[in-house]
Amino acid sequence: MSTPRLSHTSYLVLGLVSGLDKATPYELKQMVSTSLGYFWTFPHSQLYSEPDRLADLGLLEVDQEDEGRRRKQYSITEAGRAELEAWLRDPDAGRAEVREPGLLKLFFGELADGGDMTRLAQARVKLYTEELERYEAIEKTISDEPDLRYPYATLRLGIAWAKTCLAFWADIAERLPG
Amino acid sequence: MSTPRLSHTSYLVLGLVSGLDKATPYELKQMVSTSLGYFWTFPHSQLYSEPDRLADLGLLEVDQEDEGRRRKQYSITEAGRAELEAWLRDPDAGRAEVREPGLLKLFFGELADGGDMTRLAQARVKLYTEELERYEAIEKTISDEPDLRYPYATLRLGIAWAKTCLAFWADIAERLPG
DNA sequence: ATTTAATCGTCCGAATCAGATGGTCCTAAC
DNA sequence: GTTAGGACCATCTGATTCGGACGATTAAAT
Repeated sequence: MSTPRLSHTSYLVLGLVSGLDKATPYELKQMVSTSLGYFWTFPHSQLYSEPDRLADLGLLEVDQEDEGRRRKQYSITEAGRAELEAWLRDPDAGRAEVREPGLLKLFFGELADGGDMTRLAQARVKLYTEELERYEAIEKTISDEPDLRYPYATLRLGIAWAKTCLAFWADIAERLPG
Repeated sequence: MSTPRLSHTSYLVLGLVSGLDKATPYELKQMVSTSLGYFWTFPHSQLYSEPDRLADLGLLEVDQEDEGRRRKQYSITEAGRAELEAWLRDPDAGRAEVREPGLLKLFFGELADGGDMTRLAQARVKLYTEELERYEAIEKTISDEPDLRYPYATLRLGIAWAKTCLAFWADIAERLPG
């Protein structure tokens, strides 16, 4: 039984639904935007369409309100849980993609003039400083919830990443003219 | 004159062509795969189609061989250079996207069983160790080429990122059972 | 000459994306 | 107790991106 290739979004949805027991797409959206979504964005339209796809594949079950907003509640099926667990069990995972638009500019620094790259670096420092503050504020609220152990680990990498970038850009800003 | 929104790929192509003076899509592909491409992949089909789009917009010029492989050589136009420089001059740049498939699994660690996450972490440690070695090998070959100052900076962030991930996953591996 | 390997280019169906649009519900001001 | 505004929620669409199959050309090896 070869399921037609599931995407990262598929597993995200599967995992969230499984963790929440029952969830509407809107709730998924909320979940994502306050966790992983900080550095890995998922368009919300996907979070509405993907559950339906997974339901078609028999990995989720739908339960739709028949009045008003006609919300759809999704829950995971046996097959869905099996798929999710198989995925979690497999220690293989693709390579990371790191898309830092600022870095793309810096890569072409030779073609820029004057203090362009310095200003870029300064702007980035500001950006990452703020990002770091935001993350650290969140950290305070979840760091000792034992239930959130794994999401917390995720956040820690976010923080480490932000610190790395901050240091990198600060260094660039410092050693460049201007 | 509002150019119809250029993508990251557009600027990548613009920048590479500008830096190389003249380039074929194949050369762009080579360039990318030995630099930025290590952590920000661009499908090669884009590197073939994007130059044509940019040529349509008047930002590149094409010169096609009329025999054999009919290679297309692209070079940048005045308008192209202006567009590129305007982009470089603007210190604003979008937020970074960091897509670490391993992290997606870890996020759902609560749903996994036994040593799954430990094995994941170990696999990631291995992955990043190798990645780091590769980067550091490259570093040796370019670190004192003054022309490659900016690409080298890019590589340094790649290295820093790999080290951060390595430390993160090593820590996870260590504090987990198994 | 022939095979093999490396180089190079195009194409297409599928997945992804941003964002416009529109409906439903709650609340609190009147 | 109506109504206006804002928050909540859902769907759709056209454009872009994506991976990768496929095929052609050239260079190297036998």
